[in-house]
Amino acid sequence: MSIAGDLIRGHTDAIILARLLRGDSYGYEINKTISTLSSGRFELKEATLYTAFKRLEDLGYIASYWGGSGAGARRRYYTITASGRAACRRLLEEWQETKDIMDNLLQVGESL
Amino acid sequence: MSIAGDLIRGHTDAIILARLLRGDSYGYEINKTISTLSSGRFELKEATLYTAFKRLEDLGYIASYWGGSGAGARRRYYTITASGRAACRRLLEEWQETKDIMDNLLQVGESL
DNA sequence: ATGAGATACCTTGACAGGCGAGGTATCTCA
DNA sequence: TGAGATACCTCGCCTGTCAAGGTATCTCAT
Repeated sequence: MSIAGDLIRGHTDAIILARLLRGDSYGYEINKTISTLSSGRFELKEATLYTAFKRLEDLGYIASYWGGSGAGARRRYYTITASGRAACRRLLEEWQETKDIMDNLLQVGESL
Repeated sequence: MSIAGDLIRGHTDAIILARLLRGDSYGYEINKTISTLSSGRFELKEATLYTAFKRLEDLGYIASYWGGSGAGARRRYYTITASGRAACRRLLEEWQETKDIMDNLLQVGESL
């Protein structure tokens, strides 16, 4: 069973920013990386991905430039900006917090 | 800063079911419990909560009955059903998986 | 050279869940 | 008698996901 949709919602920005923190990249590659790192269990749909890029660029968290194509069509590369780094930091903290809280809320004791 | 919106999305059902697994309860109380267990950092809005009850009841995961009011207006109590338990089990497993995957995807190494 | 398949990007419109805002009713206690 | 807690519910907006569809480039086998 693959994880999708609403479970990924609210995390896409964090995932993309965290990926870009390791170096510039482009849509197709980021998608592949996410798929690989999650053993195919997480998958960002293309429409979702490009919507997210647009949103993050509008927010000033990332910037883009056309880069050389390797094997295939031309690529639009994305870089994380200073405020993007700050946002990423916040989102990572938020994720840690969310994990803690969720683990608390999902305690079911002996009842399962 | 409180956690909200899209971060909670996709988790509301799991939270509610996990709560009901510990015993029948009603909207107002569940909301208070969530608030308490999360030290006020998670908050399900009433509209969200009642929408979720409706959805879960339509799915057959919970059932409801009117119960005696303690101090205040009458209460609608909810019980988790057998298929609700099964669903809850799935959602809990999914949450464990999501945590693992997210921790992988959010690795940023030395770059932060 | 031609067509399949991978690489690569983008947009539109439908859909679903969260939630602001607003409404109703009961009970307690000053 | 009225404020505040308890308790439930609905309508309509907003936002993010995604199915579907489109375009273009490059490689490699036939």
